[in-house]
Amino acid sequence: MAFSPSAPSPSTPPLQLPHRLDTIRSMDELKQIQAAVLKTPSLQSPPVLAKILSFCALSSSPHIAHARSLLAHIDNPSLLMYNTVFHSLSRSNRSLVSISIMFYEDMLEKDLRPDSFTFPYLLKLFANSQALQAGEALHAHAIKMGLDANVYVRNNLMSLYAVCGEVRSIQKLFDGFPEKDLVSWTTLISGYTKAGLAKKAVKVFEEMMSENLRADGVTMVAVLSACAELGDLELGRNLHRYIGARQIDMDVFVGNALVDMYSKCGDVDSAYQLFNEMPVRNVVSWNSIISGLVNNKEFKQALELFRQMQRQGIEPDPFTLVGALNSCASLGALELGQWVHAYINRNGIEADGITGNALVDMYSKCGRIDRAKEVFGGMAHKDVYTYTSMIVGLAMHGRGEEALELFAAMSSAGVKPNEVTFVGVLSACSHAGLVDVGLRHFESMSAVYGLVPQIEHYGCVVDMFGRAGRLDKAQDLISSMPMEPDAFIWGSLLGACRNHGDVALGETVAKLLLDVEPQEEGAYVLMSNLYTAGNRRSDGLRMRKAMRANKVRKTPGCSLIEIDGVIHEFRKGEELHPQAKEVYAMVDEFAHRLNIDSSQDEARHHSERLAMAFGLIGSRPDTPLRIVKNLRVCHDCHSVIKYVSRLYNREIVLRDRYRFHRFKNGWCSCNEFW
DNA sequence: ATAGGGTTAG
Repeated sequence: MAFSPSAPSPSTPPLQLPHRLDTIRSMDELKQIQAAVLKTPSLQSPPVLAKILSFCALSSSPHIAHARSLLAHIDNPSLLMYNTVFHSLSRSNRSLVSISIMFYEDMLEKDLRPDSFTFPYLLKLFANSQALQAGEALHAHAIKMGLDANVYVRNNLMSLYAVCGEVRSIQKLFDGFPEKDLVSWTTLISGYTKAGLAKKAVKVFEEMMSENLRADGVTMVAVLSACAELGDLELGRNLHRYIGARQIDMDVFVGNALVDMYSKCGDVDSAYQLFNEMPVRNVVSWNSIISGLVNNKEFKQALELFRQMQRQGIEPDPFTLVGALNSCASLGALELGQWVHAYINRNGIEADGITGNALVDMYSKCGRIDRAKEVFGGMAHKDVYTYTSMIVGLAMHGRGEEALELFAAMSSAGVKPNEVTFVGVLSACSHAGLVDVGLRHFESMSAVYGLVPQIEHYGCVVDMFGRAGRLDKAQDLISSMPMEPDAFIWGSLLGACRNHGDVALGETVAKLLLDVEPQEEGAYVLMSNLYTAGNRRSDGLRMRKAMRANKVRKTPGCSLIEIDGVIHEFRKGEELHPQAKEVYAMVDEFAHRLNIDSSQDEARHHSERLAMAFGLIGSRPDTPLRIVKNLRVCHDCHSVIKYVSRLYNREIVLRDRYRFHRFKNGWCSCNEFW
């Protein structure tokens, strides 16, 4: 739209200038207009001047000196002119703090006193940039002018302090004056939520109720957001009922807040129902339900909604893309993930920031660590999330050395690691068998970075010792931990006992594990395997029996495989898939070719074998099979997959709960180290 | 001419 047919020609009479103002494109053009304005006092109206001044201030290289000289040339600029300029600037998202301070000072020099409009505009402007210091200075001015009691000024001050996380200042302003309106209450509530004090936010709401004030939709959004943070479904339902009872207008904000509340409280069905019943939806509504489904592990449904949204012609924004990419990452849906990436490129969306981070994560979780590295390399702004995703990704792919190199690069780049980064670093060391290096990093966590090791970090180190066969060291570490060992710790040690055939220690640890989680199968299965491997079959069978007798909960094994963009799901022993017959025939063929006695092979219908069989039947022979499993792959299946990779000359990439296995030619990238 | 609201990762 460089040329518009209705654009005025240079001969346009000066009186039509105000209309030209909206189409100013260059400084030259502006100077022309300005010359005309200065000659004609009748054109010097607040909106005209505000447009000219805002153009100067908002242009990519601000012409502040120019703007100020223009103001100097006008006889007696009015307060309204300045206010109009501040109003206009306050609508911009750019940081205009110093520019507006200059205008403000010019204004004071002309002996104009700010009024109850000046302060709100300026405070909003400062809030946009979280300019706390400037805001405090203005607060002092407002007090001096006796305007701090004005409810608009005060609410804007509260809002600025809310954005800056200064909860105490908000409360002080709130308490300091008798005149409070609904906006004051709402600002206080959302201030507490923003500061992470959701409980307090709800308390304020209750206090407001007890003063018999009626909330409106905005207040409800604020308190719903606090409720979502708390995950308090009971409270959320009450708030929902309150909205109905008080006939508060269910606009799209309230609807979105309810959808978000229900999904964050774990009631994704209600969230979905509400979403469907919303009369008006916008992109945030879609984002809320998609991210809600993702957080409730309904990834397929999340992707279905993403597709539905496309069909309805709603344009996704970065929030949407992150939600879709997260689903792809969890499901291992590489093809769809690539489609999202192509969409990002096609639409000129930057693969940076949170979108870039989500892409890195998607590619590495879908087994394409090479692509993850490409995206990572192309990112201009790498933050702690970016590095952490990449480090965790490399660790999952067994590329421990590379993960550690990247960790060093991260330090050189001046990006500070956090607790999650160290989970990545330590698991990299663990998977790569780098015990000493891992221990050094573990110690540096607190000594160098001032981070307190959490139980996950101890878990990584226990795992590290366990894999290396240093069961004594693992035990020492557990007894030195400042917290109670949890199921992960004992499970990890028991797994190590199993791998190293330490029956005696295993028995002790299994008891401890059962103390922590009596209803889970982990301890029974590991002990049964340990007994069986140690030629104590009868003890092994005893464990199996005990497991049945105690009604132990089993997490059903589930594997996913994507073929031509469709995710197929297989559960252990299940025959629901339309091609189940062929799949089971294929699985039996593996066993037959491997000379395994099917009746002895407990793992023969494990989900990863079903998914692999289906992949062999249904995909092109030159493509790798990519399987995602929800549990750790068992030893038997690991051997079978190695064998199949050679027999069928197929690359098979399996992501299990803990890491990637890349099978090729009868070998696995994990080198039996998992 | 003025204030308060919903969605984002490892």
